[in-house]
Amino acid sequence: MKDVATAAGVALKTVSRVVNEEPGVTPATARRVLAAIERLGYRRNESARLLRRGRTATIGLVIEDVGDPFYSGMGRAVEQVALAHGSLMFSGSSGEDPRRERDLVLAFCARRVDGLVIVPAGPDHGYLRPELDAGVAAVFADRPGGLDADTVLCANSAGAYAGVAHLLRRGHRRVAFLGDDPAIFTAAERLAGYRRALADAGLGADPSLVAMGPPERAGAALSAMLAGGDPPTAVFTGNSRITVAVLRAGHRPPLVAFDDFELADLLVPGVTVVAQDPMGLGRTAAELLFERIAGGRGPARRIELPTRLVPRGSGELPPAPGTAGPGHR
Amino acid sequence: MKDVATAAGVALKTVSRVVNEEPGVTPATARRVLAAIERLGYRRNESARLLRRGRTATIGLVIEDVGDPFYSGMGRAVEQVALAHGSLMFSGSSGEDPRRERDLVLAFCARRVDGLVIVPAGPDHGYLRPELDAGVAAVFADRPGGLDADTVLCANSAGAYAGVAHLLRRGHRRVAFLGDDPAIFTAAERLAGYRRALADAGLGADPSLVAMGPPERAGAALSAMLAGGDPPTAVFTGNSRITVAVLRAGHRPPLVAFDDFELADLLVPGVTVVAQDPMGLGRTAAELLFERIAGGRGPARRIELPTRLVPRGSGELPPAPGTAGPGHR
DNA sequence: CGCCCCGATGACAACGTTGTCGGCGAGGAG
DNA sequence: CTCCTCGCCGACAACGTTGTCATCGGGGCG
Repeated sequence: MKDVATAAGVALKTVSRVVNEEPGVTPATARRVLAAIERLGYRRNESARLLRRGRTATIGLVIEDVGDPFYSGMGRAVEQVALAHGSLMFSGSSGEDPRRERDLVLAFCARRVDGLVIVPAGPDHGYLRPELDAGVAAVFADRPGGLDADTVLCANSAGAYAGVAHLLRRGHRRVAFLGDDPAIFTAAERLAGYRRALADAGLGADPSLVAMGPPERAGAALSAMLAGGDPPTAVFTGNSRITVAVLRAGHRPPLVAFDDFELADLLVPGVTVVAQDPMGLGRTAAELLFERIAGGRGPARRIELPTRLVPRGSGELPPAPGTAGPGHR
Repeated sequence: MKDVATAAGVALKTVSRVVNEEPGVTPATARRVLAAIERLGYRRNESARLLRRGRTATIGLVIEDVGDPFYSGMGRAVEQVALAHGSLMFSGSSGEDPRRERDLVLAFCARRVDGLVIVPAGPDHGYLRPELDAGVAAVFADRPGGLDADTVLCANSAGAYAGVAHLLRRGHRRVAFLGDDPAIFTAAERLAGYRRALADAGLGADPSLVAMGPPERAGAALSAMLAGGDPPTAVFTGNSRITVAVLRAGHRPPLVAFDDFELADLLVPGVTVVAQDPMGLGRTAAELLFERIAGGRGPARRIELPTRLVPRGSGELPPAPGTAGPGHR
């Protein structure tokens, strides 16, 4: 900018005025400055500008895995909203590691991002407190953080309830639940929805029909259940990785899966899913964030986005005749 | 930092020394400073630091769609390499729009990123010239840019050749090619590989077996070919979106698809693919980039990553008896 | 004709760091 | 005892901007 000023024979400040389209510059002067800018290939140093102004027009996104379709869809939505607000987006993956999440968030804060969208990897966000007090905005997405900040969730419990109820309406009385580690918020919520659906249908909860754990064990868990004395007639899977694990293991039971996935419609039978809305999640979280960045006060909000049941065949199968012997109800 | 200095009763510079772990500070002083830092919850302003030092420890990633599994896998690999080099990553989607790509890149450059990994949306990157001259490093990934910079590609032509040859070995003589707009580099390359495979097998190129265009038209295009007088007995699809479009249209021809996709193994029959290596693409591109950022000189390099043929069933089907009447060869 | 006002421009400080250099005090050597 | 050296520390400028205020000149009005 100094060079431009020299080249155009004006003061630094005048160049600044031209670049920022501030009023009070003669068209003739402005033309001279613009010509010099063009000639020198000058581009304003945004970092310096933002250092001076105090706003960085940058947000940070911390998700579990940039490569996971669910989260990357979310990221895309966040990016779109950021774009609309003239902000750029840092992004990083926590890989479910709370320490890595913390490091990323702090690195973003050190860059003085205006705000953060975080998919919490761990339950404890005490490290965020000083940052929030320092004026950084933060929104938790997909799972609640350990802090009283705006939060956007999917209707995990209600969605699982709807999915299980869908199976019950088809006459199933023994529905297995295959979920992830219950330490994960969404897994626990979905399990709760499953239990509520059974209870509301007047069915007792049979612990032998519930298997919680890492997806790679889901296939074997289901095999064991099916080989047992009183097998399930239908299955509800708690997330896509588990769904895929079950399918890869060769099982094609009557099935409703939580979370939609690419090509679910092309399998035979098509997989009935309780679809979440990753783009909606990202969009909503980013919108809340920018409200806060714009100065929005008030108590933390908690928004639950509805899920949508998408029947595709696997969830509409009746109990296989003979699988559930008489005497069950 | 000023506050910390005051609180600890030392000069600004001493705090800076402590924060940067520079030598020449008495342990006692350092302790006092660290205590003050802790008490005030001070965190170094990275932007200001980097403004002074000239390096931002930041790279920019411009891909076609953050939400596309192929590109987001690539992004994850880039992120990992960036992390290993202590850098953060801006990311943005161009959505195949050259103008948006340009805006993103220039926004990143205005933030003075050290380098860029770009999946080119358009053929012209003249706008990058001044930035490169200004010292920004850039690597093109997946497609070449219109500029002499490091480039990492998949073996598009060789991969397509291998996929088509695979079908020819099974006895197919009329293989259709369904590809994307030939203005897209990868589409054109794959078409070339297809043609080369046919030629090397002594088969003439039948234009009626080639359909290039947007994925949403691929299903109809194949339907038309199959309804024609001399239909193909096998199909080669040029990318995953086209593959999925064909499958959604209900076709299950003998098929080899360029680019792997989630659940390809679970369809019936499993889809034989020519798998690319998105993580390898991202990793390699990022590694080249950081070499340049570290000062690596020398001419632009062009690396082609090999593809891998993954047989899953659909590509091993023989010609359906009767589809290719006698008289063809 | 003189004064005042206003529009255009410029000088300077500040944002939060780090690089450079100089001062100051202690300890060792002559 | 004096001088030199060396280790610790601080003052100041600089990075590239923008905000604040001063300056300068011209035109309108009394």
